[in-house]
Order: sequence, then C-alpha cells, then structure tokens
Amino acid sequence: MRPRDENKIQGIREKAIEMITNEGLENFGINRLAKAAGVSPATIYIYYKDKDDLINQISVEEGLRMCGATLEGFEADMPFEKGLWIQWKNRAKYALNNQVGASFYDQLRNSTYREQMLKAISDEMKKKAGPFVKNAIKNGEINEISMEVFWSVALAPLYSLVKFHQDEHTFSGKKFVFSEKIMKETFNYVIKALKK
Amino acid sequence: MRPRDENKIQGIREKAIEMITNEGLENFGINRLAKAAGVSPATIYIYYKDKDDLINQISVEEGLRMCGATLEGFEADMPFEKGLWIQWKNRAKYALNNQVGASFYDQLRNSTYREQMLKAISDEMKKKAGPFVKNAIKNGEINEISMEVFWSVALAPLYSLVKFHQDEHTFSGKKFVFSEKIMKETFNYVIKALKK
DNA sequence: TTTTTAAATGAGCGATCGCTCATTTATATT
DNA sequence: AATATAAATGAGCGATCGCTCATTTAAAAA
Repeated sequence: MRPRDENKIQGIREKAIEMITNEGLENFGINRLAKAAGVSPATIYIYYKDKDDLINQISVEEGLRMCGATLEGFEADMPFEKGLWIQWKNRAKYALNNQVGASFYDQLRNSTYREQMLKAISDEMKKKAGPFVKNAIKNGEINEISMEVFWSVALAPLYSLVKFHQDEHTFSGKKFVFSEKIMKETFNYVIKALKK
Repeated sequence: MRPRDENKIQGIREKAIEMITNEGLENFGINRLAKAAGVSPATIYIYYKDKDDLINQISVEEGLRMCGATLEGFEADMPFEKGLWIQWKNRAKYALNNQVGASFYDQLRNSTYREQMLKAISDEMKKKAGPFVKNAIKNGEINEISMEVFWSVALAPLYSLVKFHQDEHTFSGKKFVFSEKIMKETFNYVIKALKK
C-alpha cells in the first residue's frame, strides 16, 4: 500500500498555524489551507475528521510544545527562586524565538476552541509545577498558597511582559522592547512578593 | 425624514457581542446577526461600512466601557495602595457582573482586530493610570518603574485570577471560584512586591 | 395634508465555505 | 511483474458568506 507522505501532513500543520496567526481564525478555511499547503482539500480529511478536529488537534500539539519548552531543565525539587527563574527564562525564550506559535496560542486560548488545549496544558503542568509549589511551601521558602494565586502572582507578570513585546504597543507612545534586564527587574518584584 | 430607530442599532450591538462571545468570531456573520437581531442585512450597512467596521466599532466601545468601569471613583492623586485596590475591586466587579463583555474583550484583544481596541484603551488608561504611578514614585511609595513593568506586576495577577474564574478550569480538578478573600490575598502579595 | 427624505426592507448576486466521491497514483507485498 | 491497498486528487455539491439595490415605509418639514 501507499505510505503517508510526512512532508504533506507537516506542511498542513505548519500552514494552518501560520494562516490562523496571520489572517485570524475567522479567515481560516479548509479550501484556503489546502491551496496554501499545496494539497487537495480532500487530503486534509484523510488526516482530520473535520475543521474543528484539525484546529483542536493542532492547538493541543502547540500547547504541549509550549509546555515542554517552558519546563526544559526544570525539576520539581529545585530551590524556589532557581526553579521559577528557569521557567521565566524558558517561557520568554520560547515566546521570542517562536512568535508565530506564541501568538497562535494566545488566539486559540481566548477562542471557543480553548477547552481541549487548556485541559492538555493544565494536565501537563500539574505534573511538575504542582509538586514544585508544594515543595517550596514544605521547605518554608514561601507561604501556603493555592495553585491559582501562585500562578497569578508568579507567572502572570511574565506573560504580561511578553504580551507588551508582542503588541508593539505601549503606554509611552514608543515601542516597548523586551530585554533580560527588564525581565529580571520584574522577576525581582515577584520574588519579593512571594519569599517569606 | 424618518429618524433612526435607536432600539434597532442597540439590538444589533448587543446581539453582535452575544454572538461573538457564545459562537466565536469565526462563526460570526452579518446574515446571522441580522436574523438574530430581527433586522434586514441591509439595515446593518446603514450603520456600519462593512463587517470589519462593525467589529472594530463595537470592540472599541466595549473596551472603553471596561476602562470606564475600572476607573470609577479612581483618581490619580490617591494614595498608592488605596488607588490600586479601587482598580482591583472595579475590574473584578466588572468581570463578574458582565461575563459576556469580559469574554468578548478577551477574544477581541487576542484576535486580528486587537489594534483599534488596544489603542483606544491605552489612550484612555494613560490619562489617569500614568499620573497615578508617577505620583506614587514622587511620593516615595514605590520605586522608579516603567509603565509596562508596573502593569505586569500590579494588574496582570488580577486579570489572571479573573480568567481562572471564567475558565471554570483548574489545576486541582475542581472548579476555581473567585472571592474577595482570594482577591485580597493576591493583592497583598502585589503590595508587598511594590511597596518600598 | 402633502411633500420630502432617510430608514428599513427582502430578494438575491457572485464568491467562498465545509466537505464528499469517483478516480488516479504510488508503494509494499506477493 | 502483477496485485492489493491506502494515499492523494480535482471537480463540484448544497449552504452560507459579505454585500447591494430597487422598493417600501415612516416621520419630520412644508
């Protein structure tokens, strides 16, 4: 029998992410994707049940890719400040080196397709980030805290900073540029907040 | 001459927000909107140049509405902690009492339509939030800080907390419920971070 | 009451949508 | 070399899209 052409399905995936990011979910369509990826519309339905299935599968893949990048070199038993800083560096690096992926994630995470992606991400994050916080509490590095409050204080500021960079949009009228110096400054505020 | 029916245009606005929120920007269309609002498709084009114009106008209106709600009773010369707490309370109240509007905002802010809405919001926020931070620095309540870092440390945690509530989605498997107690707990971390 | 004028309409245009199917193509197996 | 089989295709279906236009409707101005 004829084997699947991995280049074809990879092209479909990449073009889908690119189109959704650049033209918006509202202008994304199977016929357009087929044309952009250089395949027949019918080919896409060999790999995906329908349009929703395609978007959901790709969003989960991209979400997990981001999780993996964020947790690279991170271990739950690390000292608190060190472990958190690794997550900050990883996530910033991912967002800066993969702007299309990061923008795709933001759009999907705030669309009607959010559910499956968020489920996949939270399941993945739970594994390492949950124990990490529990350890930090047990070791007396930080006070007792729920996962949601921790996330909001420890990580939301970073995502906000990255978003300012993505937006090329600013309060002062001139473009905001992300830098390690600014990231470190913000990180220090967060550490001051959380450390006993 | 025949006057405009204000109920009609108001109905168009409200149904558009409702449809985009519940069905997604990707399933929003003029014909569908017309049917939902009980008007002819042609009527919509009396008020809006085209579909993009409609989405942009409505997104700017909703963005400014949220700004107004967030800044209610807030003044730039307030003491730092008091002024920031008012913004937190206002924004939380808005998000909780107007879930459709808040969800609409998130979706548009992360779509290809973000530009006009963000411009309108940042212009509006600059007026009061900018001087507020400058005052707090001048009065020695907080250290010198850029608008972007301030925003990321002082407000991003709140938005994250509200989003957890909206998502009905959690790390611990059971639903996260927003409360004033949790908000205050998170606020205290932020104050600890920023106050000298 | 008549005239004027903009609001409002419903039918429908061409384009594109998501998706299917009969057919062709390429490769692993025999 | 012949066969079997799944991948891949292009044409095209019915539905819906964004949008227009000739016509009707309603209220202000005369």
